[in-house]
Amino acid sequence: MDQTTPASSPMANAADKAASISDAGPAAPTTGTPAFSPLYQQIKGLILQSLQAGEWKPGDLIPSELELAGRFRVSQGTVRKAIDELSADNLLVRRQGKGTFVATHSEQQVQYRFLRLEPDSGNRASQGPAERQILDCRRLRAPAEVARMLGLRSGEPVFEVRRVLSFQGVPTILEDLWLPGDPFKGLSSETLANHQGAMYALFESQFGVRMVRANEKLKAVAADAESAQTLGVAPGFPLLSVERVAYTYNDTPMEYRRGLYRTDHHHYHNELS
Amino acid sequence: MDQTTPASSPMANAADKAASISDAGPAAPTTGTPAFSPLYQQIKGLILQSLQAGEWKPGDLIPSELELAGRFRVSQGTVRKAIDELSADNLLVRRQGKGTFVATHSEQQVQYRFLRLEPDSGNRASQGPAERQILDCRRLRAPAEVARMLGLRSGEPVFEVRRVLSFQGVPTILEDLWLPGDPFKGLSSETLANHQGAMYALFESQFGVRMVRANEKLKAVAADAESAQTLGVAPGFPLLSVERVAYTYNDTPMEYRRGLYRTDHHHYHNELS
DNA sequence: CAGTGGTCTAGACCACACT
DNA sequence: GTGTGGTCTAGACCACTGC
Repeated sequence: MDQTTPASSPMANAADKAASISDAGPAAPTTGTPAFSPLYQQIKGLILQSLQAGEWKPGDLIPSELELAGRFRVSQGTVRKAIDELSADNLLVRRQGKGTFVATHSEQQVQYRFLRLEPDSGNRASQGPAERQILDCRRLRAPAEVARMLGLRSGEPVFEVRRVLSFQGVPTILEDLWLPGDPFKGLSSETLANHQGAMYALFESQFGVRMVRANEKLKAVAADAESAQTLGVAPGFPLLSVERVAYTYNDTPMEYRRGLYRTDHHHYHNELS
Repeated sequence: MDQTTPASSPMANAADKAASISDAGPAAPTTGTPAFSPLYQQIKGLILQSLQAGEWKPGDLIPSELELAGRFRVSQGTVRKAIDELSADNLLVRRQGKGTFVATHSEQQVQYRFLRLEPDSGNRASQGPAERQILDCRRLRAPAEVARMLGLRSGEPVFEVRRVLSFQGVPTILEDLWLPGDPFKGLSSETLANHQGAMYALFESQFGVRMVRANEKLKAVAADAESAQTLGVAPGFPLLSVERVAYTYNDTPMEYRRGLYRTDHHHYHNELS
């Protein structure tokens, strides 16, 4: 970043840098919308790139604000604002006195960040940990709908996993999920079965895939014969259907999931604001 | 706020003010946890008080940051951080060049902020506006569960409303809702029926009650005979049960609502992060 | 043009964690 | 004590809105 004159005022300096990142020409914005982007947004983008590139892995301590400020040639306040937003997006976690860390699904604290099913009485702690059972895991060519949801071409290899989650011995969730074959090369029933804790923690540690956000579509459906048997309910029993697409950095879809939840002793919790 | 010496350094000054707001005594914190609260949090609290007191009503322009900074004797940056958080909580809306406004449910933009049901194909705009039908509105003594949810004593007066929402002529949502009698004095079927737009907009304009956040519990249930007839489905048809408690400023519960959603052509949308 | 929110900087001090 | 993030201030300039 060329700095000709050390700048008379702070902002003139900052404007130079912003221009040097977004624009190429010396001046004269020809576009109707000059696409002005604040410096801190550009810094945010640079940090995001490092996260995507795996320069800092989940759980890692990233450089201090002052160090990043030096690296990017901006003030600490600007780095702070960038980290503020990344922290609000759950990509980074700040800990006063210690530093800023890359968020991870492995912390006990956020083990079930994406599982919104809760017992009607008591809390998650009181019902004990979920019991996981892998029913199936196979590699196959993506059916049309799965391919569409994962942004793949029909027929590209994917992994298909079927599993059951039970609480206090009661089978409660039956899920099918599909993962793109390339990033998850080597996935097997054994890998899944041998792992304790949330599945997304395994994806992080074994495949370097961090799920960042997800969209869900919920419907009420009647249990078919097979699902009913697996979940221990009568056919036709009302089940909560949860269809999820989960994304990693960059809004790349990395998982398509279809779940059937028993809601006779649990409910799906949601907070609106 | 007493300021003896104009302060040698900025922060010493700020610390004085913080102490003058939270503490009463001159010094010597006796409690084990001094309950340190940042200045901007205190400012946030003061702004919140003005909102609760109705000093600024939904849609109103509030004083500029500079003016508030002067009023509270803090810097603009501190007011800014307070407003940042209130804005993130959807209590205020900033508009560059114009000012900061009290958020409202009346804007077309956020008409359906709390309604998460979406058509399976197309979007909300394509299906046209919801058709609202009030089936019943009566004043009665709160049943035990309703009282519990609203933080009232059993038997205190509440309003009970039953309504149906239809999309493109298809009855899709059947809802019962309960409102505390005192704040909603004068509510009637006519009031509700004559109003166009979201119900929460009516609550704002007619009763000065602004809903700020809500918790929902979702379950899949089978339609009983009455619900089935109203919604035009067969008894036993799977419906999405949505139980909601909505809160105004101050986390005071102001509405308890139970809805049954048809999800054969719609789904409940949720974003996880 | 003035007024508003939005961005950026520089520097000070506080609260917290480790050593 | 040192280093980290957290808070606060003061001042400058940018981008947008409306007179």
